[in-house]
Amino acid sequence: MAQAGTVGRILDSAEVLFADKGFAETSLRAITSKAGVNLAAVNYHFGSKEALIQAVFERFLNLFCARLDGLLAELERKPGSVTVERLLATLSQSAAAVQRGDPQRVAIFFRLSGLAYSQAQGHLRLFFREHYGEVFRRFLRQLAVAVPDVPPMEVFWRVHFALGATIFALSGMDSLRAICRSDFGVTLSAQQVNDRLLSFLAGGIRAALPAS
Amino acid sequence: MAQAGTVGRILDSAEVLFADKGFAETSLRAITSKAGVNLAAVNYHFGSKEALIQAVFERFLNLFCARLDGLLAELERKPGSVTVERLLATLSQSAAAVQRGDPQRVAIFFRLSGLAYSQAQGHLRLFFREHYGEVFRRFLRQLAVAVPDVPPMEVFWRVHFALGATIFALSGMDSLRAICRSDFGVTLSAQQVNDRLLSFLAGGIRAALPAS
DNA sequence: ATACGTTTCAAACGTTTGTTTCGGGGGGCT
DNA sequence: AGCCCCCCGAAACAAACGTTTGAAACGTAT
Repeated sequence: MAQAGTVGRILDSAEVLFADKGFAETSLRAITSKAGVNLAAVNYHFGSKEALIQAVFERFLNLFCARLDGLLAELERKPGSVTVERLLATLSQSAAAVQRGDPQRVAIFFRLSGLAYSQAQGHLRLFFREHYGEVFRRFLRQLAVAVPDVPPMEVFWRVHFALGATIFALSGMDSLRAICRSDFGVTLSAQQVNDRLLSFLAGGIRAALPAS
Repeated sequence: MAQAGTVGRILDSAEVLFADKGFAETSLRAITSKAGVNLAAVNYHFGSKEALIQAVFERFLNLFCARLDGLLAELERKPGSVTVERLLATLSQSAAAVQRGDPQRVAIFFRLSGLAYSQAQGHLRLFFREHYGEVFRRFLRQLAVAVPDVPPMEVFWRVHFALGATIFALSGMDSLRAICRSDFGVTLSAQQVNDRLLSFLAGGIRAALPAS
C-alpha cells in the first residue's frame, strides 16, 4: 500500500479514513499525512476534495462493475438456469473483486456505499446512475427473468430494498457480530453472515405480492 | 412550527436541515437563522452541537418507542394471533406516531436514522441499545414466537437486515419514486411503497434457512 | 420599586478547513 | 548546455466553523 505513487497512496489513505469517519469529518490534512505526501498534492492531482471522493468511488465501482458485467455476460449465454440465488451470488463475487489483496477492502467498499447512499441528495446518486446504470439495468433484467411471477416494477423495488439491507448490514457488520456474540454466545464469520443475508434477500425477492 | 419556544424552534429547524444535508454539513448558523433565534441559543440551551443532534433524535425516538411499547403490550395480551405481518404493521404504526401533524416528519425520521446509522460506526447503535434496548428485545421476543421455525439468532440477524432495508428504502423514498416514475411510468404513493416493503420484509424473515 | 435568576443578543474568539501561491528540483528533449 | 514539463514542498490565504463572552432585556417574587 505504500509502494504506489502519490496518487495511489492518497486514494489508499482516503478510502480508509472516509470509511472510518465519513467524508466531511475527514480532513485533507489527515489524508495526506497518513499517505505521507504533501497537503497540496490532493488539489494538484485531483483538483478538489469532492473530486477526490469521486475518484475513490470510481476505483471501487470500476472493479465491481467490470466483474459484475463479465459474470452477467456469462449467465446470459446459458439462459434458463438463472436463479435468484445465483444472481445474488454473482453480486457477492463482484463485491469480492474490489478487495485487491486486502480482504478488508470489501467492508470499506460497503461502508463507503452506505455513506454515499444516505448522502444521496447530491452528486453521487446521479454520478452512479450515469456511469453504471447500464450494468444495473442488465442485472435487473436478468432478475426479472429469474422470478417470472414478480412484475418488473416489483422487482425494481425489491432490489432496492435488498440493496438497503445489504449495505446497512455489511457496513455495520462488525458491531452486529459483536452484539450477536454477547447476546447468543456465537461468533459468526463474515461468510456465515453473508449466507444468512443472501437467504433473507432471496426470500424477500420471492415473497408473495402485496394485496393491493 | 414557529409558535413554540426557542428550544422547540431550534429542534424543528435542526431536524429538517440535518435530514436535508447531513450533520456535519449543517452549520449552527444555518439552524439558528432558519429558526429565527440567536446563534448562541444552541449552546445555551443544549450545550453543544452534538448534544443538539442527540436531542433531535431523542424527540423522535421517544415518540416512536412509546407508541411501539404500547402496541406490543396490546399484542401480548392476545397471544397466539401474532403474525409477522402484524408485527411489521406495528412498526409502521409506531413510525407514523412521530409525524405530529406534519406527515413529512416520517420521512425526516427515516432520513435521520439512515444518516446516523451510516455515519456513526456503531456508536448510535450502542446509544439506541442502551436507551431503547428493552423495547427492541420485546419486539424480538414476539417475532421469535411468530416464526417458530426460525431460531432466535436467525431472527436477530433478519431483523437487522430488515432494519437496513427499511431505513435505506424509506430515507431515499422520494428519489426512488422518481426513478420508478421515469422507468415504469407509475407513481406510487408512500402507502403503496410501504406495502411493498412489508411484503419484502415478511418474505425475508420467513425465508428458508441457509444450508450451512 | 428593587433585586434576582433566566433568557436573548451582538460581537468576538481561537481553530480548523479547503485551497492557492510560489519556489525549487528532476528527467527528457532539442 | 538550455529549455520545458511535471511533480513536490513549505507557507500562507481567506472563509467558515463551534464556542465563549459580557452586557442588555425579560418576567417575577420580594
